[in-house]
Parts: sequence; C-alpha cells; structure tokens
Amino acid sequence: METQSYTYPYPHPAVATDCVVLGFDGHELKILLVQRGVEPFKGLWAFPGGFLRMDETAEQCAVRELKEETSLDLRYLKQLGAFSEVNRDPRERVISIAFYALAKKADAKGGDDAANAQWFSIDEIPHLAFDHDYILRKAMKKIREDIHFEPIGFDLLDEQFTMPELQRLYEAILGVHFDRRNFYKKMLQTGILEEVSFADEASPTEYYGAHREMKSMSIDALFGDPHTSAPSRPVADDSRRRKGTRFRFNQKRYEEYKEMHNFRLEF
Amino acid sequence: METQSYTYPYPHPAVATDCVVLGFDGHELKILLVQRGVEPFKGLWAFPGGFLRMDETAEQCAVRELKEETSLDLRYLKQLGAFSEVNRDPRERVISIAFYALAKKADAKGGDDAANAQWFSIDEIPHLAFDHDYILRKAMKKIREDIHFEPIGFDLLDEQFTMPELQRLYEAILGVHFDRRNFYKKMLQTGILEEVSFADEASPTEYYGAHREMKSMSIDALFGDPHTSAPSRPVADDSRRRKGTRFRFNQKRYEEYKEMHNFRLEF
DNA sequence: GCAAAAGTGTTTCGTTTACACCCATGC
DNA sequence: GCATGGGTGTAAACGAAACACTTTTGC
Repeated sequence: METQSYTYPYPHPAVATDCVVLGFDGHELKILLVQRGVEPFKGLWAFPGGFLRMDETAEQCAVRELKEETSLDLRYLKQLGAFSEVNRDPRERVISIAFYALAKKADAKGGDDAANAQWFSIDEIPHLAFDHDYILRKAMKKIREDIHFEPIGFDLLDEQFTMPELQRLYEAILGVHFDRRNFYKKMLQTGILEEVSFADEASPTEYYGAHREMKSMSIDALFGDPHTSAPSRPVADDSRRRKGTRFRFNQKRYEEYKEMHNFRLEF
Repeated sequence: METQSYTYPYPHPAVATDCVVLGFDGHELKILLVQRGVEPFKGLWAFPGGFLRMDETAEQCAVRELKEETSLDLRYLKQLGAFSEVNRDPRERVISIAFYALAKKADAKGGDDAANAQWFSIDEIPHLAFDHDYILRKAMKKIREDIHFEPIGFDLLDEQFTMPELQRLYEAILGVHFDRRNFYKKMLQTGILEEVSFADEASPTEYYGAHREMKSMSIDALFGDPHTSAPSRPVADDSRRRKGTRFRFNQKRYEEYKEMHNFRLEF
C-alpha cells in the first residue's frame, strides 16, 4: 500500500499505542487481548494497539486501533504513560504510549467480534508479547489508585446496577472485602448515586432488552417511591425485574460533590 | 555535525523529553526554566529537555538533557506522560514525554550554572514555549496528588530539615495552611522521620559546609540522647546550630511503614 | 419451604480538627 | 526586652469499622 519512504536528518523512533481494556462480568475482572498473527511474538497475546498516524493524537490512535481490532467503543480512556525501553520491540525502536480503558459490562460480554480478540480473566492472563506483562502490572496499579478518587467503577457496569454488583466490582479491582452495610452507607452518602424507580426502568439503555409501555408504569411514576406503590404494580413487571434495588450514576451530582470537596472525592 | 539521513517506510514523529524541575527555597516553590536561543519560540522560556537518542530510554534522556542544560543532578524523576497534540511543535510532529523532577534545596539555590537557566517563583512563571503552560499545570496537579502518598517532600529539602521547613513546603505545594501542632503530630506519627542528634550533625552531607572533628563529638555519640549529654557539649557547636530541631528522612522506616499500610501511606 | 443474597442501624474506636500557652532565639 | 518563631497536650467532632437480624428472591 505504502510505497513512499520518509527521511529525517536525525533518527526517529516509531511511536505506537497500546490499550489495556478492562471489563467486568459481574464477578471477575476481564482483560481484552488480541492474538498476534505476525512476527514478532506471533501467536502470543497482546493488547490492542498500533502505530500512530501523523494526523492523530495518541488518544485518537488508541480509540481508532481498538475499534479496528475489536469493534469496541470506549467509555473511559486514561493514559498510563510512555514505555521507552530501547529493545522493547525487536523490529525497530518503538515507543509505546499506553492507556487503560473501561468497557461496559454489556459490551464486555459480546465484545469479541474480532476473530482473534478475547476476554481473559484477570488471574488467567497468559504470558504476553513485548513488555505487555509489565504494562499490565502498571495498569492495574494505576487503576487501583484511580478508583479511590474517580468514579471509574460505573464505566465498567451497565447504566443501571445493583449495590452488590458495584461492591463486587470494587472488591475485584482492589482485591479486598468490604462489609456490605458500610459499603452501602459510603456509596449512598456521596450522593452520586440515584435509585432507579420503576418509572425509569425503560431508560435510554434498555434493561434486559425488553420494552415497556409508558402507560402501565405512569402511575407508579407519579407516586415516586416504588415501595409504597408496590402492591398496585402490574405483576407482569416482575418478569423483567432482577434481584435488588438498582442505581445509576449521576454525573451532575458527582461534579457538584467534587467541587464541594476540592475536586478530591475519596471512594 | 550530522550529515547522514534516516529513512523509514512509514512516517515517524520525533520524540523528545521535557522536564519540570521543582525547587524550594524555604518559602516558595521554584521552577527551573531555560530561555530558548533559537526558533521556534526564540526568547521564550521553556522546560529543559531535548530529543531522544536511539540508545537511551526517555528517563535517561531527561536526566542527560537536564545535566547538559543546567548541570543539575536529579533526586527524583517521575513521568507525567506523553503529550501528543499534532501541532504542538511548529517544526515537525514531536511527541514529548514529560517528567517532573525535584531538586534539593541546596542545589536549587546555586543551580543556575547554565547561562540561560533560571529559577522562577511558581506564581511568577512567564508564558512558556510550546504547550509547556499546559504541561506545567499537569505537573503541578500530579505533584499535589503524589505528595499525599509518596515522601517526595524530602527530596526538595536538604538532608536535614526542621519541622517548620517541612510544613512550609507542604503548604507551598498544596496551597493550604496547616495547624502547626497537628502537622508535627502527623509527621512524627508516621515514624519515617528521625531526629538528628548533635552527634550526627557531621553527617554524610555536610551541614552549613563546616567540618567537625570526630573526636569532639564521639562522647556525645556514645551516650545517644543529645539532651542528657547536652551540658558537656562544646560551646563551639552552637555556632553551627540553626534554629529548631532538625530531622532527617529515614528511607528504611518508610519502606517498613509502607509495607504495614499496604503500600499506601497518606501524608 | 429452604437456601442464598439483599437490605438495614447502632455502637465502638481511631483519626482529624480546633485551640492556647510557654520557651528559645535574634534583633 | 521585645518580637518572632519553635515546641508541646487535650478535648470535641467526625468518619471508619465492627457487628446481627429480617426480608426477598430463586430454586
């Protein structure tokens, strides 16, 4: 395809991006890997990524490559930094700008469109190509730090989620166990979660793929709290309910809260 | 000097490093800048930095360039990330890998060897070349975050320092005011500081540049606690004393403490 | 109907904050 | 000797941690 060549008075390294994509299936953290079809490291698994074009930023490159290789849209992209070991790529000098990204639970389930892209459980990651083992360790370290101060958990769950789901996610990322009651309290105290009432169920992102007629729920909506109006709720709804009260992340309240707390919110 | 040229089948960006060097004079934070002698942005101030060589990592490049441009040795170097805006350099596509570094108080004072390197007070920074204004904001943000979890303050002070000095540093970085008593307590509680006894004064890094005969202090050294042996101490020592109890950072205790607290120590 | 998971409040403990006086030094 | 800065303890308020039982759901 390319037949030209490019000449510079000084040597230039190649610049590429790599993206550590995380997903969460409700119980375990997952990492999205692609299997290399060409040398070097042919057959080994690696992070999606590729070479930087001259008309795009590193961020744009990471998004583009991910789309190309795994047809996944990103919710959250954060730079880990540049990896510049001299011999990290046997072909030529390649600087990699690495990112981590988060995929919604729904996307994470069906997201292996690309022939050789696959989700791996975080504790069953094979040995990776290049210095990607090292990059993964850095990524996990950073995520564990970031999650204390940024609401990244919500980017890994569906738009609506239950408290136990959120807790399992935090526990999976941080590798610790929380007391359920304390976790509830802490999360609710921040005020950045809003309870999803039955009236809101047929929200922008569909819930369990089912539609709901506006009419049958409008009464409940008027009365607000689903508990008080529960007896009058059509039984049919139950088929679509799943266990537990559902919440959703409220971006606006988060911004307010952050401002109140000097832009430093601890989870 | 270079007459060769370098050719690649695909276009490559240039890769450079930039280093935000911080110093502290006891009252204010300082930033080390160099004045550009050539276009683009000739005459404007910028961070020390330069192009990456093919046989060095980005970290090595940052250290080398800093040494070349300002003859300063670094105490602490941390990557901020890669800056990859397409037009950040008008000459050609240049990716910058930025770092921040800390200079000891002593170095910071006399460190402007290089003809056109100069320390600027943090709130008198001129408009900078390239996207360095933006990089500076990112650097300050990261330092303010990092200082909560890493003992970076000590890299900005001399080996020995007083508690008020340390407090002023924290206040300068974070832009807040602490209650003196609470600050003492918190710092001492961590256990990572050790009080410098008179016996230790002639420590590896000299104190106020004066030497001290080992003989005249060996007795105090044997008895440990400086308070009990104070009356027998030669009066001559007082000439070298400065106001206040001095402390030093104990790396070993820090490692222990960090391990005890899951590698997450909050300052 | 039974097992598994969701939901809820209170007490205890440790940490953080607020606050005032004496002492040492330098002018 | 006076002003400036260094050094110390205690009480109140707040946030984190520990803890058990009832309700709902799914089989």
